[in-house]
Amino acid sequence: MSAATIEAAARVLRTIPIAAAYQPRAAAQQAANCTTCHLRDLCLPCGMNEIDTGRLDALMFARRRIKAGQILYHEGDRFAFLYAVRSGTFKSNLTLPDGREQVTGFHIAGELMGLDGVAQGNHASTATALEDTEICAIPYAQLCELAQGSAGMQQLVTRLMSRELVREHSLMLLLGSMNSEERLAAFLLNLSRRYKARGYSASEFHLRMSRAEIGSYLGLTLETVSRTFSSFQQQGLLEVDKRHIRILDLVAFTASFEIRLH
Amino acid sequence: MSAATIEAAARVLRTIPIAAAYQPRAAAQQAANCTTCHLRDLCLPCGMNEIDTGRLDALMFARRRIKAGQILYHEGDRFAFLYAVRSGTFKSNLTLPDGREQVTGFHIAGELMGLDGVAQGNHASTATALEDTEICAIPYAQLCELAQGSAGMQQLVTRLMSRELVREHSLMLLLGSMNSEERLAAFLLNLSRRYKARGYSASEFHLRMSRAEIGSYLGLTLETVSRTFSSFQQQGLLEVDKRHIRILDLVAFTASFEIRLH
DNA sequence: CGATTAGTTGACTTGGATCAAAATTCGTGG
DNA sequence: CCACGAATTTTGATCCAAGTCAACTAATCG
Repeated sequence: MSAATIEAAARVLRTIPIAAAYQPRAAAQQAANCTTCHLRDLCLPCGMNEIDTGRLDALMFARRRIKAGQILYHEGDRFAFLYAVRSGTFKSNLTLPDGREQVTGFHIAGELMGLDGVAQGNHASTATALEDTEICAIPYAQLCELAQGSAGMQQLVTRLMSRELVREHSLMLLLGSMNSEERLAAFLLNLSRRYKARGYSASEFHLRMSRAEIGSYLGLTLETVSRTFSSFQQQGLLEVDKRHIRILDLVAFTASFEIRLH
Repeated sequence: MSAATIEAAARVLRTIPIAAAYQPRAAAQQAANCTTCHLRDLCLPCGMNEIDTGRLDALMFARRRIKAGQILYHEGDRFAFLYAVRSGTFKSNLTLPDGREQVTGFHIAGELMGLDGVAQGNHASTATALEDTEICAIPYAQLCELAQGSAGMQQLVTRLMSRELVREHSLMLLLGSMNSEERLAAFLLNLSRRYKARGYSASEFHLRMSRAEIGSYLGLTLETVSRTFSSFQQQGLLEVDKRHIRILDLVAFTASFEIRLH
């Protein structure tokens, strides 16, 4: 098969209507397998026994590639799937009637998206890929059926949601009572911890989001984010080269912002 | 029985250790009954069929009175119960290491508290009564057992959590991208809607929380809250008498802040 | 290689914070 | 039931952190 043929095939795959891509037949071609997934200890099956994880495999989650800038689901879309990030980064955001946007979260490999859709049966936020990504689509109804048979499985979604609640609480604390330096530091330290848990460097990483997106998430303007980065650099805390960040002394940086916090 | 005797008995009841108050024996004395509760369409059994609601009754939720200023649970306390507010008002809050507080929510009759404890098995926030209150203590483990037998019941907690997620999203939007007038207006309109759903006036109500607590919740200082109330009054939008609030033209007030929003 | 987008930096403005003081309400013990 | 001290609320004066506006640079891409 020539390179041109592969390219053409890829193009066809990309243009499959969403509904079709979720059909068992299409899914079977590249179904996700939790048991062998390198993210299994971070993702949905985290803390689950082998039997339950095997049951998840039986659901044959469809895998899908979402290219940079594309939208996985819109606020208001019918909710039917939870999405697990396999690779890449997403943002979630809300829109006010007048057009103002608020980024409510960033999601990296092993994290779940879409839990806010359970309440009303419609997605409550919009999810956009910030780079080329791959996701698993988890059919929520089938997940609930599985939960009927297993107490461990049943607690799973509940616990994931509660974790999300705790995460949002801390973001409220950030938005409600921290200054700009604290906000940016908290953001970087949070990312650092998540990268570390995935085996990446905790002190050096590449941001996948723009200054404007960071600003929206932190309740700041993009100019303030940029200035705060510069200030951290001048204070000798960070090395900033565009979106490439290096925390010079992670221990000191953490300590400084965990204890001080004003 | 003399008044003094009653008073003495009440004092004894108040000093029963928490663990004892949760014993089935103690609970039986004043067990809650969802089927006949006037809050059943707002609270836990909302949307549930009669059979499932009956199953809830079988759990015999203990009822407890919490006096103004007392704490129902502390951040870090072992999580074992969800709490439904029967009457009165609670606040939830987080504390930063340096003592700064952030109020994360207010809870009135029919609302659930404690969902953020599911994630770690410990409460992630502190719940304090803002007036004399009454709650139902819902044993979480038993609720999960019930859920094993009923799909509807199983979805219940999940949906309640998701609703909470949506609520927190909108609070993030508020904290991240609204000015002080919009924040206070959004707060009042939200309270108004919740009172209305409970059969109270949507345009006239009594605030149970201080200016400082409102400020913490909205990410403002108490002085700014006070000034914004005064400003709304001067603009002819509200009548404010201490904690008693009257929205003069609810339709106009709603429209003005739903459309404008800046 | 222009044209668009992202990021930085500077100058200036401002909304809400801070500090301070007075007015009002509340709680408690005598 | 009253009085006194503590807590809450309002209002004014001042300040400053972050927003706004603007100019410029650097990277990205048809």
